[in-house]
Amino acid sequence: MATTISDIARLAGVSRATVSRVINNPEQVKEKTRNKILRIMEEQNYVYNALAGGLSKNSTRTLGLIIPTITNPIFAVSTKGIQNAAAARGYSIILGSTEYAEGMELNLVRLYLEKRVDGIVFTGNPQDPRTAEYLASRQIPYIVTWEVSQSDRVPFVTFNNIKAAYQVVDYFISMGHRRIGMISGRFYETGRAKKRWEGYVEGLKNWDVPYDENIVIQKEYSVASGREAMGRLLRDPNPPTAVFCGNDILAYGAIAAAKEHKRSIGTDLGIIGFDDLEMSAVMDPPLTTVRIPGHEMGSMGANALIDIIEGKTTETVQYVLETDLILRSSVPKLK
Amino acid sequence: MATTISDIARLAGVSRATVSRVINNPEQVKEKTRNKILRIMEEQNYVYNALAGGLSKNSTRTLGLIIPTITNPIFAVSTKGIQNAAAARGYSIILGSTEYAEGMELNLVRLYLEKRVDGIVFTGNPQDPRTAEYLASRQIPYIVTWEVSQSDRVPFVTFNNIKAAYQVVDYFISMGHRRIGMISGRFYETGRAKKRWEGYVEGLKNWDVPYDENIVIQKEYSVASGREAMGRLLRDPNPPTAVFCGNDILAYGAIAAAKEHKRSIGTDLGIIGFDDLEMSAVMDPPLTTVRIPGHEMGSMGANALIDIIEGKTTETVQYVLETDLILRSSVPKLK
DNA sequence: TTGAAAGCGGTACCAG
DNA sequence: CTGGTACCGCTTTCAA
Repeated sequence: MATTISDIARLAGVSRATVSRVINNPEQVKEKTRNKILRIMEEQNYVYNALAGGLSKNSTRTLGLIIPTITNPIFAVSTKGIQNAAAARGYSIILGSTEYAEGMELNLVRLYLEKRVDGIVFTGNPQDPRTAEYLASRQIPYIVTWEVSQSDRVPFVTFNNIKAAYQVVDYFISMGHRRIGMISGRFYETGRAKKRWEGYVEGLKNWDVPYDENIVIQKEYSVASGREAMGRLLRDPNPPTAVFCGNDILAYGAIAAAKEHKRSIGTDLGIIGFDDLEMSAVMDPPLTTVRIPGHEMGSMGANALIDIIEGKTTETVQYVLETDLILRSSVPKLK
Repeated sequence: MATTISDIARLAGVSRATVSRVINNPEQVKEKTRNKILRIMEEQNYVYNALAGGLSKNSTRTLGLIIPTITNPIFAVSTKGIQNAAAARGYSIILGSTEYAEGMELNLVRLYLEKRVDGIVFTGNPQDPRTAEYLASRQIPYIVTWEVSQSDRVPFVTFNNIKAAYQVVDYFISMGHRRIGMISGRFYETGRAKKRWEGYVEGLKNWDVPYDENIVIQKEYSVASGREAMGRLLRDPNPPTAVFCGNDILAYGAIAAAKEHKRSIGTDLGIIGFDDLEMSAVMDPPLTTVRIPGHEMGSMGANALIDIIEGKTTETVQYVLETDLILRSSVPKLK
């Protein structure tokens, strides 16, 4: 059986309270006693029981994460941001992925509440209306990343999805493109997919370019989808000269498809992605894409959440971080 | 305050034991009583307290993960495998990354023991000797993935790193290459980096190709490292015609560098990677690489570990999964 | 089928 | 600076 503070106390000839003190407030214990206890803990291979501690302290120093999927590197990056920030403040994280599946979100929230996480970091707004309701009825701090939260009582740290997409269109136009397609994520899967589309639409409108639904395709975020969608666009009677992809993964597939169709990206076809994954710089041609502050969003989100948990702040943070259009070589200048 | 089983019990006019039973063994409770309790739990927004439960049951249904870094997609994939398998059996996971930093591993293990995870999944063997010692003194099941464990008491699920690397060299040779370089991960960071190098050395030896340390470079696993290393190889007075990269990330960098040096991969220079990340198929040229069973390793590892935890087996699993050399277009045939 | 009560391993308040 | 002792919320015999 594992040794407990009672064992240590007995062995040291002190009370459990004293042992507990050397764990939590060592300076409150006389040095001699403390050292003796420390030594015995060492000898006995004592390991603190965080379950018991958490039960009495009513705190677990654990954050629950909800992300779509860990295999998209952009979420890996923001997860890392969260993890780094959390670790620096003595928190650990439980990882949960929805895989864009309905119902998973609520399951994860339930699980986290049972495990008594101190707070939850959402990627995007809760999708399921029952989640919001559930969250509201139980007291548990949470923060939304990647999107503006739906309620102004809910803190968020995001970037401007609409504006970023708008800038993409703007750039295409400045390069002489007028026939601009879009391969988008599914609107019902993430709110931000829709936002990016809105930015795209706004951009077109601003330059009086007619919107054509035939060259806007909604697909799940995957290389295969990007490939398929691009194939379809290229077979259009009036194919686009430029394509905005809702994320870099889609763009990778689009690039592959374009090559299969013997199109020369950066020469007679323009492609822009979103996320700026590490690999995008080594694509051929190097992919022009929107760099988003994935890591910062994660770390700032985690820090803000922990501030709330620890009562270090009462204000509802609303951070909007900057994005950058990283110009590389995947967009040709049309005459 | 959150409602507890005591509240529910009082409201339902039963004892806490009965409430506990409807949670854990519903069939033991008379239907009428059960339904009443269920209804009240619903009304009161009751949420089970897993801390308290875990404390008495001495089980948390949680697995601790130790991976190098979540931003390498191959670890994301195996993490997903672990997560899927774990979730299917009612377990959740705590994620910990070492970022290849010394000391982190032991910290994570300590943390996991405090949190009373039911088991730990290691990526590779524990690097720190103190970790092994620590693990030995406390009772906690764990499993090693990605490598053969060092003790035959420790279960593992892996693939043959040596053989996979050997096959890479074999293929290079079959394509007419005799001057084969390697960009490897650091031996002191992971045991498998060394194993792959061993396979490489064996392969050379088998074909009587002299080993030349000038064209073997150890670097951290990153795109930048791959780029830099390839640059160095290409500047060698007698540069290699083929380069084996310890993983796909390094290969991406190597590809980029080769292009900067105006070399034509797949025509006058061969590159092979390791991992077969999703992006590798859309590289230009599509990257020939070793496909490893990342997802399966994760899921099989998790399942085997849970079997141990639940006492469903007493044997120490030792799985060695298959790898495949995926032939694409990054290796030219030399005359 | 149900209840009483002794844990599980800590924390924290009140005394001294 | 230290001890005594009620909790924290749930599980699990043992009896009834």
